[in-house]
Amino acid sequence: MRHQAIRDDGTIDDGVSDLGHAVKSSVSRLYSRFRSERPDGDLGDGALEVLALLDRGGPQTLTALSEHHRVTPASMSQTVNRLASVGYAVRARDPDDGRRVIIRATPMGKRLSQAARTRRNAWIDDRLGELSDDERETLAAAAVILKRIADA
Amino acid sequence: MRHQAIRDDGTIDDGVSDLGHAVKSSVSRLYSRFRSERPDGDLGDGALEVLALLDRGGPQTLTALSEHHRVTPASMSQTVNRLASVGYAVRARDPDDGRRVIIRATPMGKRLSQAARTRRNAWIDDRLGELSDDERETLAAAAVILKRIADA
DNA sequence: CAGCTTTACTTAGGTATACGAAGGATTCCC
DNA sequence: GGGAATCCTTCGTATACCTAAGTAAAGCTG
Repeated sequence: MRHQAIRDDGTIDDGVSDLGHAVKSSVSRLYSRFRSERPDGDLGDGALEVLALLDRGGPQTLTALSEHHRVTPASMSQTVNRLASVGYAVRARDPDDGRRVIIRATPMGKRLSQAARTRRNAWIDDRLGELSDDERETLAAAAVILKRIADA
Repeated sequence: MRHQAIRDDGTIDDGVSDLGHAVKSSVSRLYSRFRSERPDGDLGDGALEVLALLDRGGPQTLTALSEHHRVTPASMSQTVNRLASVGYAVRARDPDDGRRVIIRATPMGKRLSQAARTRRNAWIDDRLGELSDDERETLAAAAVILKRIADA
């Protein structure tokens, strides 16, 4: 007879394909927590991430942004619309290729992005501060692996 | 002079608050990857998770589902509407307490949930299969910690 | 260089989640 | 019996994604 147990989330742990579920479920859960712990502001998480990328990675085309963010160009166009409508980003046609649009963060957008970063990481920083050194090391190592998987 | 380096994502690694950023960024990134690798179907990830919970955890009240899933009852009601509208779940009043509604997966809903599980985890399972045993152990340990943080 | 194809982006419309506010129904508790 | 609390639903709104269809610029081909 096989060992079985009911997990917290009600699923059956039968020892098979368990790590995949554990990783996916903890990542999804933590992500939704990030969203709900977001300090308020007029921009959502997605828009802020794009703004941060524009601030730190420099002006970029819409396609570059959409690929980095793994969404369709149509979706990114909407996100840029939101940023542009409140003056945090501006569009400009690429002089070398008239089909392209270069998106750039405005000074105001950059200020917001930088101010938001600390606030945005405050929640997770607090949680990490409560862990042991060993646990933090585990997470540091895991973050590297997860990132590699995500970017593969 | 302080050591500085430009990270992959264009941010500056100044050695301060770095783990928070690393964790947040890898989790967000992986989550967006989950989204983009999602096998298509008529139900979203959230609805499928609820269905899985109903299948494996048995019939439950709306409030129980919403708490488990950490959303408001209003949101969960909508998700249940979706499941019910395509015949994967049914509502029934609790005979012991007329305010309560018991939600139950239909046989069709159970079949779908079971069939969907393998597909839903296929992508991450494949990625995990490419790792070393050590790396998998690190992720297993990290998943526990991340889950604890998420549920705190 | 005219015309077709490809690339880059936008717009329109729709889906999937989320939330808060407001309200109906039911039960609980004096 | 009646007010308060609980459970759920609906409504309006917002974010964030999608597909399909369109415009405009650039590249290729004969």
